[in-house]
Amino acid sequence: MKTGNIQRQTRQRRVILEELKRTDLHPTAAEIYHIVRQRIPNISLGTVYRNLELLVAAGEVRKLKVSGSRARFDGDLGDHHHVRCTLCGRIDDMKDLPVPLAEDKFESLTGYKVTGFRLEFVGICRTCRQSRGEMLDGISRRENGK
Amino acid sequence: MKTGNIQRQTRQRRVILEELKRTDLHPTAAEIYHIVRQRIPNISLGTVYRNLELLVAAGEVRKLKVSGSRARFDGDLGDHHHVRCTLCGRIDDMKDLPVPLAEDKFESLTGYKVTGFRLEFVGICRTCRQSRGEMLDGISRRENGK
DNA sequence: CTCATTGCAAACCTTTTGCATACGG
DNA sequence: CCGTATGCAAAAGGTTTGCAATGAG
Repeated sequence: MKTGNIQRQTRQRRVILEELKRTDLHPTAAEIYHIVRQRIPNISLGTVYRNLELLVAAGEVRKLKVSGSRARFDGDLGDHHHVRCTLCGRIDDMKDLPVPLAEDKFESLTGYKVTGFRLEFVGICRTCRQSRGEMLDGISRRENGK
Repeated sequence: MKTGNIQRQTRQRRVILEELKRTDLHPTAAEIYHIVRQRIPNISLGTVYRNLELLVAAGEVRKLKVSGSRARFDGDLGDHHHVRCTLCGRIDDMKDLPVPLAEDKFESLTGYKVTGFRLEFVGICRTCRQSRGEMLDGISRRENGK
């Protein structure tokens, strides 16, 4: 497989995962770097990025690319969605969403003044399903930034 | 207002908008640049970025930041959602979505093998609503990449 | 021992910006 | 004319990668 799988259990990797599980702040890679540095002062940013990528590939954390220019990471694998602030970029969890939800109720429930939502389906398009192969790996990695 | 409004009608701006309205391929800024260069060979990439930002601010086009590392732009302002291919990154339109939609029907309808979806609400969080002001502008611009 | 993983720094890619020039109104 | 908008090129993020050294199994 192209996306290198996790082979060894390193301290760096374990601490990154631990800290990601411990928070619900959906930190960016740089934020995770700063958090982890309190426990492993000489860890490098590149290592954080590499491990985040591996953890995402291994399905242990989720990558939220939906926000601003920086990706955010979520250690909570449970079924939930997110609210994003268009001003400061923070992301909060939306768990157990009552489906037909009035706007004012949403507001009192979450503190958010909701201005809209985004629904995006993800999957594999016809072309990619038909032409699987080496060629696609490169494109995939480029496009998904994995 | 912080986000500079459109003041003049330039050829560059008009052509960018025209080409964006003409396609449903959700092109990236670089792709728009290449398309527009066929009509304005000496247009610069910076101009494309600046105009896209203005057009988004003016509400004439939409910016889709949901995909990979590159933003994509949508000249269709109608109410619709998107399907994204996790392999190649392409985005297709999801118009008139039949709400309770069986997975296999979705597949035959769109060509996509759907692997999931993302629901993200956007709005303004409590903190930002309480503390509006100059300070936030900077954060906002940074976070949203506007 | 071996090879995946790390730290470091340089490279990369997309997007933004400073500045002198051009041009729309 | 005046000031917005452009082209160019350099800078600015954020993320990725090459390489020698390290350390997990």
